[in-house]
Amino acid sequence: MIMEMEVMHSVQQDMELIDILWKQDIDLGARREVYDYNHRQKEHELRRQRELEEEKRQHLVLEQEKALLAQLELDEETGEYIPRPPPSAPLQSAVAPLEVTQNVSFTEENGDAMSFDECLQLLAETFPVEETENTSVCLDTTVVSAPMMPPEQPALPLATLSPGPLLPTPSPPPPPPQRMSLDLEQAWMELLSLPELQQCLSMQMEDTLETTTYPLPNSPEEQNPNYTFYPMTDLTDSEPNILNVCPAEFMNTFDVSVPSMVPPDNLSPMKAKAPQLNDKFPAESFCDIFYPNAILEESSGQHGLEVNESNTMSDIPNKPPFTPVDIYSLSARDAFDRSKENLTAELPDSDSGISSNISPNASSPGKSLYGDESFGYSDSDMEEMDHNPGSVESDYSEMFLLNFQPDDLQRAIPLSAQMGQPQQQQEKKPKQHKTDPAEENGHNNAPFTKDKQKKRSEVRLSRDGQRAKALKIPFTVDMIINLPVDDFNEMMSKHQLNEAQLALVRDIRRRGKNKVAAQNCRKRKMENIVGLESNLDSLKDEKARLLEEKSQNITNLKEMKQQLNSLYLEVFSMLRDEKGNSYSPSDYSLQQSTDGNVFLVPRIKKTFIKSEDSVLSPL
DNA sequence: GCTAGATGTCATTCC
DNA sequence: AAGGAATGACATCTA
Repeated sequence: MIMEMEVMHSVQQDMELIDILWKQDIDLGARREVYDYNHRQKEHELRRQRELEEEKRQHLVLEQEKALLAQLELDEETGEYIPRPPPSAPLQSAVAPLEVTQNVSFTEENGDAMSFDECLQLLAETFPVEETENTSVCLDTTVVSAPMMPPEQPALPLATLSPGPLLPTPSPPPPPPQRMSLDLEQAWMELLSLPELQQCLSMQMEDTLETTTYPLPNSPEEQNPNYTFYPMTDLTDSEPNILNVCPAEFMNTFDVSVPSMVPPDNLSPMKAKAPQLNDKFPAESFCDIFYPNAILEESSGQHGLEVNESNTMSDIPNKPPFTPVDIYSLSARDAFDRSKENLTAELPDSDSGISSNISPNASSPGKSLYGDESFGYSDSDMEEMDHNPGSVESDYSEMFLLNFQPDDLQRAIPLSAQMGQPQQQQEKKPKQHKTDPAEENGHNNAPFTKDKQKKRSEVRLSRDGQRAKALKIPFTVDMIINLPVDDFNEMMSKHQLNEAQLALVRDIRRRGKNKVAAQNCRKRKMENIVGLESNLDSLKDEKARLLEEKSQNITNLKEMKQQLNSLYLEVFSMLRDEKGNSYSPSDYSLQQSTDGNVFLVPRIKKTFIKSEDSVLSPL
């Protein structure tokens, strides 16, 4: 009993820690310090501390575990090798033998995966039990399967977040992910698609979100048109949501149930997932949220310590590599938008640059200045706001504002439609695939376009989006910039915009166009430079070739001159006058006329040659 | 703190 | 004439 008391005490501490970290992770999903290396290191240290605590507890319960393990007959029958004797929980005594054996076989490292029929049978047997029995059984299934975990701990989030009767949801023993077959995935999906499960998961998600103090935009009064850029659809009503939610919960359950695949320092389900996921969201790339595949690849390459875990997760059916964080981050973002003024009060735990960025100076003054005084707008005034480029609001709001979709052209019309519900639909798409406008225009091929620079560009693009938001302009920046003139004018004519708004819209369009033009110009300039360099290289080559040719020609010319000279001397030496005497080369020379005749010309009488043709005699 | 490179913006010209 | 492209010049940011 004392031992149990100690365990319970430590578990209580763990509960608090988990709760804190849970909230922290949820918060982190929406904020930049998630990506802070120091922050992650803090989390890592915390996890190590918890790991040490775990080991202590494991020593305490070791003997009891041995006794319980001796009862695992099926385990012995199968003869499957268990690398780490799973420390089981005191609560394990309440577990049905069947469940114990199930989990043992599921947690075996080297054992063969259960067959599909076997799994289905086990699941079929498990579910009636769960429907009829109390919560402890469900928890035990996870507990037994978590040899490296403190028995109660994995169940804590579930127990605290889920109502008792609906708790069966996460309890089915998840098979080891590395060996999970497609059949098992299908079976899981079938199970997860059961109405009871969906209801349970939805409630669980709602509870989870409530614990984060981030309000969901489900209630109509919360759907402020100004902040509908980050749609948070109802978690309980639609199939996609279920798909989003169920895997997340499954991941939680999975983490709890298969600790052999997970480093022991991953305690809380969210704790186990969030750091890894957060690592996949580099601070400069919030848009990467929308590229889960890329994120997965990146993570597998970058986080060596988590490779095993990543691999494990890669086999999870319907893997939602970031679903929990995604949801939380969006909800947090939503709340963030709705509560700029008291944001620091609501998010007091921010421990990195974000806290400075979200200072009242960064958001409130701009908001009050430009949001309430639309007619006081001027571009120079807006510069005040521009000098807060690190503003989180600026960053994120623009990222959603700047997602220009072709559909926007059709939907770009009514103010109410822009400001109200439809914008949720409109802003949904960016989450699925976000494309930089510059990329759409084909500027991603610029030699100087790099990833981080693109993200930096996104940050800067937020200025106009922030301005537009401040002036309550009912168009997205992309629409303002990219719409053809006719459509743009039509769009403008359908809204009664005041002078400041019109000026801002024109400015945004001009700047946007000019920005693209500048990018094109620079790209062209770079291409010109490259082309000129190429030309220069080729010209240098040609010059060298010509010089070589010239030298060759000079050599040939010299050779020919020598030949000609020797020939000349030879011919000259053969000439004789009337007396048979040879001509002196100093007195005569041989010259060739234009008609090809060769004449012997006296050198001193050269001036008379033309006048005294008689002197000349053709050879 | 300085610097180079990237990028945004403005003014101007050209088409 | 208006709109947009092109571009030089300058400002700003970041590594």
